[in-house]
Amino acid sequence: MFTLAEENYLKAIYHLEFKFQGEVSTNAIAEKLEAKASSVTDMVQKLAEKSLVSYTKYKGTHLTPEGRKIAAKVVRKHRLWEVFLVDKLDFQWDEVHEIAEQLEHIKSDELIVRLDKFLGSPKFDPHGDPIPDQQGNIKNTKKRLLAEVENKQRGICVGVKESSAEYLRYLDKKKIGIGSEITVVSKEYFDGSMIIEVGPKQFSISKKIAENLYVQVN
Amino acid sequence: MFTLAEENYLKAIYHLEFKFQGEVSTNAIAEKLEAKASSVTDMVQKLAEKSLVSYTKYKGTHLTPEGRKIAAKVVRKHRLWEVFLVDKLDFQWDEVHEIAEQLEHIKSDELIVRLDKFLGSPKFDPHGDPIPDQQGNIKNTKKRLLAEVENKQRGICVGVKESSAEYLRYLDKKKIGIGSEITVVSKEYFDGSMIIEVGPKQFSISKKIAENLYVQVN
DNA sequence: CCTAATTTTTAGCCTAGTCTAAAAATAGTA
DNA sequence: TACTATTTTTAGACTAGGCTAAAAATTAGG
Repeated sequence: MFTLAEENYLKAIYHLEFKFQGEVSTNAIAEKLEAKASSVTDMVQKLAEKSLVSYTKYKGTHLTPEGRKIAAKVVRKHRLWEVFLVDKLDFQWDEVHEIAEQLEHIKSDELIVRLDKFLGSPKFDPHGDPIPDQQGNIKNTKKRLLAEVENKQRGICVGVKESSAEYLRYLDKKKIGIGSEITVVSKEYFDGSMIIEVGPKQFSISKKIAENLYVQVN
Repeated sequence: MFTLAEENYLKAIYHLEFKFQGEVSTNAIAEKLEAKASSVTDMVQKLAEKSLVSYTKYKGTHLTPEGRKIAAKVVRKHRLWEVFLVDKLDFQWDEVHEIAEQLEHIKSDELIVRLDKFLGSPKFDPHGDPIPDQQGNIKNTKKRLLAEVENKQRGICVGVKESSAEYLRYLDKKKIGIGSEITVVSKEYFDGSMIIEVGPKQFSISKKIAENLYVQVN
């Protein structure tokens, strides 16, 4: 098993590798974890000892397959718990991160399996980020703003950009939530508004609404 | 906020005070936590510094009101999570302790409030132990074995003693679960069996069944 | 291509929490 | 009561994980 600190380092490196598509610098990790560079050097050397990262002095760090597997599992847990907090406990989309940061470290494989099932095996968290599967694989089709979706295309709602109470209430009223299928019926280029179809209904939404909703298009 | 170790010490002392009704010895704490007595001395001295316990050398330790409040909160969280694991994730009653040991340390007051509500504000955990309320108060009517309940008395099922899969399946078939109202209709002193009423039905149960079911009688 | 700025590493120190071994206090018993 | 056994505490050491300050390597600019 791994310590809390180890898991947090692996997760940070995982996110940074994804962001920069390559080696991760000591300073980048330090900034992400709000720690000093010297502490990071220390820890990545320990992780390298354990073959969880590969590390060359002054050159940077990246995850080994083993390290990546562990990191992906932590991310999977984080995102599943976020779904739980929002779907089951009615937290709002922007209130759950801190709690999920704690829950992601709970150790029990059986728990993850059952939680996943209980939540209906969601594929995206409330922020629209994809949930890695048991093997750590992640859907790499990217989420995009509804405003960027072309005419006649269909997407699945995977999250919001802004998450004010008013905005969430609006979505609620329109029966738009995580997993909703949204089809763009027509776009008005004059003001950026669009007519969309959600379930059996069609209605118009403003540019502002469309620019704050993330969807997944295949 | 308190560290994991601090919370575990407070919880251990809480349980031991309850068990022995008074001062708690260093060795008792050490045994409970599977630690060495010297480590315990160290920690209770630190807790005493923080006014969470009162401690006199060689005389033992007990919780201050402040320490008791924290301990009760940890116990509340532990037991609420156990209910979650059993009721929502379909774990069995004897599989949940280890996971709840981890979940009890998640820090978020809002989370406890919402979890409690989500679970329907249960008063007992799956082992039949009472769940302290927000103030840390605990129902102090004790659970007892169904076998010990007198004739014509009514109790609420609060847990099991043994929890083999077969036993739990039996209870399930008879529609006996946490919260079920059970009335003792008559007792057969010859073999210890009894006729009980659960919901609309009356039926006979053996001594063995009655000796493995905990109920709460007011 | 050489110096200055930046990044990274090393060295040494600190705290929390644990341990072992030995000393001190308490309890039990002849 | 006095001696022994047990319990508890102290002293000193260790590990994980962090920090500061200084040294070393790398990168950037003239």
